[in-house]
Amino acid sequence: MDNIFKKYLEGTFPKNIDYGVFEPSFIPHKMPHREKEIGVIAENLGRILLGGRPKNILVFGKSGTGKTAAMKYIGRELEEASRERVNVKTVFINCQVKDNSYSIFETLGNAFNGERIPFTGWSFDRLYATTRKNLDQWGGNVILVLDEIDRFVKKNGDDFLYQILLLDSELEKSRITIVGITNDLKFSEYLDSRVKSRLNEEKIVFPPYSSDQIYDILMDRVNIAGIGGFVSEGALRLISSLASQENGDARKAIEMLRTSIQIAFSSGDNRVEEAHVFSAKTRMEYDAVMETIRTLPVQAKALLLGIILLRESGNVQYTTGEVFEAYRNVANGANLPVLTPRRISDMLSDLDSLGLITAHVTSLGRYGRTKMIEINVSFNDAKKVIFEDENFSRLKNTPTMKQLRLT
DNA sequence: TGTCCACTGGAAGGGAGGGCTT
DNA sequence: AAGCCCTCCCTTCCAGTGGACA
Repeated sequence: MDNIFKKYLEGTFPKNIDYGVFEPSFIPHKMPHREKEIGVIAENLGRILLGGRPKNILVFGKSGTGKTAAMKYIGRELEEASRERVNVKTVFINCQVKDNSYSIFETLGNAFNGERIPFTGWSFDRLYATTRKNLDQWGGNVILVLDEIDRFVKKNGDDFLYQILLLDSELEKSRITIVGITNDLKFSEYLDSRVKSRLNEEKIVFPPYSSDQIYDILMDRVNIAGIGGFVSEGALRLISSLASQENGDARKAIEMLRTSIQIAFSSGDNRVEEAHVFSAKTRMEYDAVMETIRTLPVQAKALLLGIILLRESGNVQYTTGEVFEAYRNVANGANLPVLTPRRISDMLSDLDSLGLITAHVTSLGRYGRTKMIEINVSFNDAKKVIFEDENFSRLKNTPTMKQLRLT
């Protein structure tokens, strides 16, 4: 019998590709088609080297337009250029990960030597004072990059921005320049005027990449990885055009390229062709959805399972009331506490924003106002993932709504 | 034209769980 | 050990609402 790994060893495809080149964390030594934007930001931040004070910046652009990568690139270059002249440090905070003001101050304060701040437990006054002390002990220019700042502000308001501006004004030996990154062009509308004027000192927009520009970026990465001869032009063009249809998202394009290479490699083929790209696209979409379901809280899984069972038993669309009943049956069947309709209503909105369901508010006139709910994922695949969760093991053999009602 | 349904979604607050301080 | 602070998940309460129907 053939060795199951034989196919990986056949063919002339390079075996030791550096996949790191295709990771979002990889920052190249030049960023094609972003020279202008980088130039504007660098000119502003470059004032630090001349002893001046840069303006706070807001960077706008859809996802995958290179905002974050550009800021990492600029931060790296600036820290390098300032070495042995002035203290410069870039602190990156993804506001979707650090989604409360405590953890933003904690991250900022802990980026410098000094008293270590625990990730929870301190009063705000102490948190603020320690952050301030740590920054002043260090003494220098902090570039505070707040990635996805719009999500944070929409969730928590802009008080924390005011607090950071206040902190900056109270620092004696350090300074903070805020760089806010957002993909919402209307972001400034959410800001209070006292914050808006100080944050909005400079505005830079990163436009989406065109298909040709994405092609150049991909070509660049392929060359850095040293596999230029193993990726067909057709494959690169296809990825570029798919990505440009999706808001010119270069990050997705690079990820698709990496997946295509992996697929070509594991099939024992010698070149990445269009067919590999199509497989990569399908696999990526599927993986993303299933991973979303897998990481859902138990109650949300119960809710989703209820919707799936309803859908399997008949109509395409269901009202909140019907979905709640289905959920109640699932929760009872799985021995889970049954949450209130109010909570379920919020959870439906969450599933909607994750793209797993579509829920839109409709009025049925005399019969009330409700959300019409429709499922967007493959029932069988979703069920398989939900049943991986042992909370639902009891339900594995009661697959229909009808059977569930009997339990 | 007014009523009324079945909700929606905001606000407030309780309790658990994590951690720190005294 | 007791007390405090913070976030997260959830409940309770309730005013608001689009449109079919009488």
